[in-house]
Amino acid sequence: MAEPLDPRMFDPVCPSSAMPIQIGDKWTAMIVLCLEGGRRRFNEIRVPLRGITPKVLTQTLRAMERDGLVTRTAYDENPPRVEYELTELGRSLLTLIAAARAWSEHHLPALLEAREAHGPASASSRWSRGTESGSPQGRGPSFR
Amino acid sequence: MAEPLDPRMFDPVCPSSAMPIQIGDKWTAMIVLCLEGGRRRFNEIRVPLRGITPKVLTQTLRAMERDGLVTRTAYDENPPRVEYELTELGRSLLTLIAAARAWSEHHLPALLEAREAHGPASASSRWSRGTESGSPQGRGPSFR
DNA sequence: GATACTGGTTACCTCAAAGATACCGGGATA
DNA sequence: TATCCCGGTATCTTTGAGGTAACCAGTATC
Repeated sequence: MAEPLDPRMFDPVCPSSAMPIQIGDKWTAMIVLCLEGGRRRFNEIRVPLRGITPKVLTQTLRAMERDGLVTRTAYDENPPRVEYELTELGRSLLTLIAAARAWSEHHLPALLEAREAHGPASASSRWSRGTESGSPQGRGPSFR
Repeated sequence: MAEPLDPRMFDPVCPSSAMPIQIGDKWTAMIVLCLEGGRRRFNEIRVPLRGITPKVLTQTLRAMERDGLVTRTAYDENPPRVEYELTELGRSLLTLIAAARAWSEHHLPALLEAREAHGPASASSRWSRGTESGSPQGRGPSFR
């Protein structure tokens, strides 16, 4: 819990960019993984989620709080300090995420291979990035 | 395989409308479930997926075919006949879908309860429908 | 001749999620 | 006085999945 989050925790070049599995909205699963090791502060979570804007992080966390997946604790200090922590319910998503990762590990290569074999030119729709730029947009990095 | 698909296979009022899990795009998981029992024809699949337009079904099936999840077999008959069947890879998604359903069964009530308790008025964003109409739009029916 | 059937295709539109950018309050620190 | 820090807000723009509606080929049937 004390250790800082690895900025490379989610690899933007990771093949699971193409993974056909999504938990919650775009960032939810990654946030759950960020909080797996214990409570984290707002800007702490932003680090591995490179590119997430504060607006989007706020609204995702608010939705997760509303759904009982995380708790938000604001300390009346200065500068302000807010900590987010997984609830039991949020923690229950970890097994599901693990299942998704397991599927990915076993079957994603086959999917990617099929995609490449089927239409090398037209394969640039849907889950893969349209352009060949490595910019962290598109569907964004998924959990690996 | 011979039995027709149940039009009520996917309940539009099903609580998993709010389920935070998605496999592929909006319809992929439901199509996988439609094909679980064997090969099916285009218009056969449309029945339980009430409201899906041929355009969207076509593009979803094409994407699934490209990714090696289904095979498409067109018979040179008249009127035309086309059959879709799960591949081994597509079939491998069934365990993942089962995991998602299991999570739903165990934890979705708690999520819904938290959502209702937290902001009865503001609960109309994200995974729930914006309007209160029962129209089959929004995130659409998920698998139950 | 008109209609139906199957499995689509095409053009157009809508709407919500997400991103870009800028700004804020208020105490601590220089 | 000025700047930094933290945890956000406010506003605008983009984007792309998905929906609506119309049309198609080719045969068969009414």
